[in-house]
Amino acid sequence: MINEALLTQYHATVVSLNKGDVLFQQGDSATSFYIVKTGKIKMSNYSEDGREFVQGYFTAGQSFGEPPFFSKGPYPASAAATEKSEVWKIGYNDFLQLLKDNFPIHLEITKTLGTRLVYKSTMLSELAIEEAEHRLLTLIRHLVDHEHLRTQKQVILSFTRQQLADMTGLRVETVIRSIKSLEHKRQLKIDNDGKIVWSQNEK
Amino acid sequence: MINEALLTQYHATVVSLNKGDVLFQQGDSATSFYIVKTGKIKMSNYSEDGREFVQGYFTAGQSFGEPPFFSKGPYPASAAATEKSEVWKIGYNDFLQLLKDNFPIHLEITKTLGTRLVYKSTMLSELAIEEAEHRLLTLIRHLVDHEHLRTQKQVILSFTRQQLADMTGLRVETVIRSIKSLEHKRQLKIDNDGKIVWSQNEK
DNA sequence: TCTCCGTTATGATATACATCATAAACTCCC
DNA sequence: GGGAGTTTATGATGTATATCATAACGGAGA
Repeated sequence: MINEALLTQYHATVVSLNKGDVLFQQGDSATSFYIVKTGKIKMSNYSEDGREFVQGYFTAGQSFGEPPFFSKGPYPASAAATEKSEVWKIGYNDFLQLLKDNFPIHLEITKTLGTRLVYKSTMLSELAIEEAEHRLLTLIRHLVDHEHLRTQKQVILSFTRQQLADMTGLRVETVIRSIKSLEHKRQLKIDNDGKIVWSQNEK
Repeated sequence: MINEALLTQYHATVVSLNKGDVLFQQGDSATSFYIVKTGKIKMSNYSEDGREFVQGYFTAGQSFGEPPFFSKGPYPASAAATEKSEVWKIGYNDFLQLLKDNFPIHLEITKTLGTRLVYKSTMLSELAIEEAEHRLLTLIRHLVDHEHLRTQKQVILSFTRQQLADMTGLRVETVIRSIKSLEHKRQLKIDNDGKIVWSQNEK
């Protein structure tokens, strides 16, 4: 995460968003780079008949929208706030200068892109050749490792079945049925509130 | 593309591969960074029952295997030569030093990762929410823009239907039928040799 | 020249998941 | 504190694509 003094020094500004506000739309030309200051941003695609696919959720400290920013193309997905949020916004030339002046930050960005590329490649192959339950297990493993502080050896997932559906290209009924089936097979647990519980030993 | 003198200066070595040779396997820890010198490398995933998903093909000048190299994890896919090839191989610390000393190259790498991330995001959303014909059109548009020298306004695709299937998670029969259907709808053409022809005006 | 294998092709059948319908429990908020 | 929307749930039915079978054609190698 880049410190705020540095962001200000390179002319970054803060954009405030209310729940539901759209920051940019798929197809808009990517002229800015964003970092979440507070709140939560959802990046997603929509098919012509309204189906949604969620590329990811971004919270405090995470950057998003970089890929087309660097490659100077249009955004491949839309971004909207899922709750009241603030995001840092910084322009292309300013950001390039920042990177040029700060190798460690540039490297940090490069690593972030690398990590994200690994995730996309993994999910892409899952969607292409694996079936529902396998896809869900892979996604859940990723969420546990990257989105949750993995403090104890039991992690209670904060994602709803609908959100898992939106991130795997499945329908919510299929996720519900698959999660049940995985519980029967003892691949995961479901607690009293219906929340999905992941244990360390589940590989 | 990074010039060869520089690669040598930072202790890069050349690895020779015959057709079919495997450079690394999915799950191997990513300790090196690669750039194709000659030939062609295929990166792909395999499901337990042997289905293949092709993440991409890489030819002279293109780098591959960077994502987990930067994020210090295992390769998310396997790499093999599809023809006699040579690749540059460079270690982690050497490459980091190279990047530190050469901002333009570091920026180049960052841009490459960005471009690739846009492609992965696009295909991911296609596999998640679009049907076969739409997926194929999106893939073909990408291949025409990125893999082919787009000299004239007619581009003859050099990919077979099997290769398109492997890159979209479809079966070859489905690709054959979908391509025919797209031809009927005048979204693309098929020449006398069965090759797929893309015209500039097809948006 | 013959054989083998990859490629394109097409029809018949199977299936995983989507879709549609309905409902109960829970949470939000006006 | 009561209606509205979200979440989990389950059964019945539909469908896009996979799977299986078969075949013609062309190119590569022996």
